[in-house]
Amino acid sequence: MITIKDIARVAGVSHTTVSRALNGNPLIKKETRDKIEKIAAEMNYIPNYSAKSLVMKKSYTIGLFFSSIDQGTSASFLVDVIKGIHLVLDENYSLTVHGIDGIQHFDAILPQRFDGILVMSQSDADNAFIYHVKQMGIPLVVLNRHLEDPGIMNVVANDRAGVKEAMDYAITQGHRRFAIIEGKAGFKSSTERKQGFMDSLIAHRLPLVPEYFAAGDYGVESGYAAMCSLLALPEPPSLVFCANDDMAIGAMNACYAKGITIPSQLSLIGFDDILFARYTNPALTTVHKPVADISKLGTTKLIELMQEPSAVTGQLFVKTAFMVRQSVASV
Amino acid sequence: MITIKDIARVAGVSHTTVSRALNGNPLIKKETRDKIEKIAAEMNYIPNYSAKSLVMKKSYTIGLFFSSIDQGTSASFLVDVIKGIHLVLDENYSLTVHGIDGIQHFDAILPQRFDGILVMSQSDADNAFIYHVKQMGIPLVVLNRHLEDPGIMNVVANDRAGVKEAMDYAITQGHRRFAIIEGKAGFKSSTERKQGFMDSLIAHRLPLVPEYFAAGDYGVESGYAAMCSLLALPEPPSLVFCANDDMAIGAMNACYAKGITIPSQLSLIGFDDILFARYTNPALTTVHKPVADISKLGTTKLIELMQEPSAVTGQLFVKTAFMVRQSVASV
DNA sequence: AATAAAAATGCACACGTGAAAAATGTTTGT
DNA sequence: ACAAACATTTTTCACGTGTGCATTTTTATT
Repeated sequence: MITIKDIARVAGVSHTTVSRALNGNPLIKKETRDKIEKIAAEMNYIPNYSAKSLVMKKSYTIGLFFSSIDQGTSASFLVDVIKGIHLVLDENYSLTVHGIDGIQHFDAILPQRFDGILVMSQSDADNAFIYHVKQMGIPLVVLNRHLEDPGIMNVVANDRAGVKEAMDYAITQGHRRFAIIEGKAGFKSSTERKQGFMDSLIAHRLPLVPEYFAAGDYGVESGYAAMCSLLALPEPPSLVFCANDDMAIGAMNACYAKGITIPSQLSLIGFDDILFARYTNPALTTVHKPVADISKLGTTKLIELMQEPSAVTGQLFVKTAFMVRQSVASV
Repeated sequence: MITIKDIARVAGVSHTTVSRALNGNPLIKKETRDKIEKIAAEMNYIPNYSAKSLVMKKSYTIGLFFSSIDQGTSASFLVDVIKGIHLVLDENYSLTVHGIDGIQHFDAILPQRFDGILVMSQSDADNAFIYHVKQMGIPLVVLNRHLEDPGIMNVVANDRAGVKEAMDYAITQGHRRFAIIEGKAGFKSSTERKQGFMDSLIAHRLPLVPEYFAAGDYGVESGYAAMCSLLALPEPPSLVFCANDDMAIGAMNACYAKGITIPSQLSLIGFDDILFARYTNPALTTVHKPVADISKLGTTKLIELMQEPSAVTGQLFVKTAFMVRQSVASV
């Protein structure tokens, strides 16, 4: 492996000069710099990041930590997240990936090890981890899950506006009786999506019918159960908004079991736009959660925080996209 | 941050002794070692891996590279892969994750940067990368895709046996007219799965009907198209094996469109057991690809290769699991 | 008790890099 | 012509760790 000292010998200068030339230090004369850069390229020089890390007290590593409650939604998004990050991340940083639940002791989460940390969070069980990171003073961005703390940089989708957009569309399609299968109680995202649902109804002066609010927990089974109870009502809704696609799939199965045809007898809207939303029968109309955008913006912000630790933090919202497919009929 | 020199000062020994004690060097007297270990624990010492890397010429990093043709299957498996790896991987190694297609130039793929590399391969387009890694002399294990080269450690599922098991089951359920929708031409996995299909038919002395071999390319659309052509036959099959779940989903949609009910009018078997196989309508009977097991075994082998670069390489097969759900009827 | 052998520890250096301080060369001002 | 200011480069050291070899301490043998 060749080092700056090797280059120095060939160029007839000291290794310090080489170091400066290669790092864009203005102290070096232009022609010297050019000569050194040429030699470095010819000799195929690649810096030793261990040595760099040691002296610069930087790790050139950023960590991505994801929570995976069960095999839940975050799983299928992970590839998009990683791709999004790599699009933005400087070439000479490397990205290490960990499951939060796989961490034995937080002791190894040190500023020395990570120049920055991204948390792709699903659950408030991640808070212990998040506050450990914050307390260690490691630049931190939390993705995907809405946090209350204004001291932590937080990038999330604008769920509320996204749901409202979808509902507004449903109303233009002639629907009037709307039900919702809600997300897990206590999750910020559940509240936000429910709010978007209500925003639209209220804006259109439609009634909020208590029987049309069904509980769910983001699991497929809960969508199935909730749909069964909705269908058992004397006057069932004409459209059901499910707070995520998993529950929408459960709800679809319930309809299938009861002999209800979608969308002719009942319309359905989901949230997330998971990979298989387009392959359900019929294809699911849903609100796309912009995972790649969230990751890119989050990474950008993380880089800012790394350069300027006192940069302002707070919530940042990314727009959702409404995906019209086949599960909503016009009536 | 505290260093071995700090510990040395407190313990009243040289930093050399501390280094040896903490690394299990037998030159150190037991009581000295105990004392040093105690002090190190009390002072909350954590080794500086940059310095370690520099002097040991190791990176303490292993790289996971995955190919993602489109948003394909590998995507949803990634979490399982990462978890599988972490189960086996030593705590003081970190795992960096990259998309192969995101690599600009192979120059940065150096022994200096990676102590070992795992490739989660989907396509033979990865070969250029794989051979670069091999040529650099970096310990390497290729997962998921069957390679011919005996010089490369390769861990894959035993697709052929897995498909045969599924087909044997279908035969016990009374089926006699079997069709297959094949995988992408030229892929080793396509051939293997087709072989398993034929193995079973031949073992049971059932005829191989040329019209029942339909071409596919692992994409959802190709499953749809293939199923349409099968349904158009004068005597359609009673069961269709799809070389992966994506195509099975496409095939299901085709049946739905033609008014064919699964499984009463036609049975279906898939391969992979993707996350949503259990949420199709009806739930898809399929062959589970043991991604976590492949990852664990692959990582174990990689560690062996890292310790003993001359260790024997070759193919290693992991057993699949047959998942009986609702898409196969007994006739 | 003397001496050899063995066990335990310390010294000095190396790894590749970057930075402060020092040295050298170059230009400008009077 | 000489000093002062400036531009460029080199010298020296530091970062935290591991290792060959020298040195000291302990143990065993006579």
